[in-house]
Amino acid sequence: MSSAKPSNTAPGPDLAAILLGWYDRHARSLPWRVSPAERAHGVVADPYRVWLSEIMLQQTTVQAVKPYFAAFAKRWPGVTDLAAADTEDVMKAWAGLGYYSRARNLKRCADVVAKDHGGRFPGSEDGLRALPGIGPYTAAAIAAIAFDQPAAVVDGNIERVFTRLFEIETPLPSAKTEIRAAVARATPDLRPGDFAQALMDLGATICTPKRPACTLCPLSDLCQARCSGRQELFPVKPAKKEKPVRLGAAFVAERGDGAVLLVKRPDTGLLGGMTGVPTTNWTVRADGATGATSAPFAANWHGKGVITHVFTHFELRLEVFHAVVTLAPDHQGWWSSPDSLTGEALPTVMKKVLRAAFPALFRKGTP
DNA sequence: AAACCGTGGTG
DNA sequence: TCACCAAGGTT
Repeated sequence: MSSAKPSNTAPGPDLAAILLGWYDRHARSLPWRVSPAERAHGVVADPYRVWLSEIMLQQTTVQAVKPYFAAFAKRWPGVTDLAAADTEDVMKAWAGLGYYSRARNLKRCADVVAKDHGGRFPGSEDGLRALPGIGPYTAAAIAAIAFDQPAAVVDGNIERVFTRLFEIETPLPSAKTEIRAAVARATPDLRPGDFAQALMDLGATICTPKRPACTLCPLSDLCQARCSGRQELFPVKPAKKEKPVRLGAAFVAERGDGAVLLVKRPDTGLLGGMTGVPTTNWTVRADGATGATSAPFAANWHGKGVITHVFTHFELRLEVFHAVVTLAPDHQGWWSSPDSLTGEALPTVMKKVLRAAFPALFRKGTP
């Protein structure tokens, strides 16, 4: 154990050297990743796969991304394939992964790269940053991982690691500038992509939010918070706001042949561009606007219970109604057969609604 | 610049 | 159970 306190202004080459050594021994194998061993045999990163994975990984766990990445990479192997795809098919393939504006921006980005960049991603951080859906983190990550640029990559993991290393007391998000400067100083010119991925692996597996495994950490001797036993106090974050509850009703209309009436939601806003059943507005108070009387058309509606779904900034309680409709109502939307239902662009909350109406539907395991 | 935007895993 | 939170971006 070193007794000398590491300097805040000079992380030095030590940090990168130690971390890269650890990465060479402990790097996780991931479908979009080129391991140090593979690169030694001449394998290079595919910017398209790096980009696709980074968009999917925004605020999303590796485990959740894996099956979606496999499906996208198989169906659309290159950026020009994705540019040639229909947006509707992309939304259907993205259904269930969340943050659906990512899927629209993914498609828009592929279009721009195909049309304006000859099908090749820009190799600079600034060039990447100008593309739809690519912000500061993703631009730096792609530049470092796919183009070997010494960009300062800062995600939630790296914020946690660095606020602990240097006991940065400034609360997030104000601390971001300070963190970025420290990361820029620590980033090596050699293997910047591995350095970034090593930090993220470290944050995901060892320097975890709760109960970090400091005894296994290759940086423990350099870590100021570890030295003072205060590792779990970083990063400092503001208290979260309480989530309001919104109420509404959803209407599952079933035709005689079992088909279900679906509608497309507006392209912007919550679940933008995704598919669902007709619903009331989702309001904070029950003003009597909910219940079968608020149905989009008259039918023999039967209550099927209430489903709850928690979004990022509110909790939703939807009263589910079901009716068998004999005469096709004059209503926008389309009828989806039971077989085609699983292929629709249905977000999880809508699958919950349909499961409440048809208990056999969307059991665990169905995509 | 603060609010908005999904979902599933975890302790 | 439920509060927290994950490889953030857009407006």
